[in-house]
Amino acid sequence: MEALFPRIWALTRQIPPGKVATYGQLARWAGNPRLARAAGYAMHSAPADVPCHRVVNRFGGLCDAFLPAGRETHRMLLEVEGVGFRPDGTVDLEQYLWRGPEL
DNA sequence: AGTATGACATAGC
DNA sequence: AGCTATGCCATAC
Repeated sequence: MEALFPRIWALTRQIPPGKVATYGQLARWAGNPRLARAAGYAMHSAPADVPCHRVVNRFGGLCDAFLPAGRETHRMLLEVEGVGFRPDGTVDLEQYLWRGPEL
C-alpha cells in the first residue's frame, strides 16, 4: 500500500503532454474524490519528476503557489507542450483537460 | 501524539 | 444562475 503522494505523482506523470488534469480528478483516480486537497499537497512535496505544471485546479487556472521559478515559466512550459493558454492565464479545459488514464 | 494547515471540490441556498 | 459555506483526507510540525 503506497502512500498517496507517490500514487498521485504516478498519475501526474501519466498525464499526456499537452494535456492537463485537475486535482479532483487525480484524487478521484487515486481512489478518493476528497483527496483533492491532499493531491495538491502531494504536488507540493512532489519531486522534479512530477510535471506539476500539468496539474491545475478545476478552473483550469494554475496555482500561484507552485511557481518556484515564475508563473511565466509555467505558462511557457504548457505552451511548449502544446497547451493553449487563454488571456486570463487559464488553460482551455474544454480542449486540454485530460479525460482519464484509461482513455 | 496531537494539532494546524493545505497547490480543492462539492453541496446548498 | 451565481455565490457562500462547509466538508474531507492526508501530511507536516
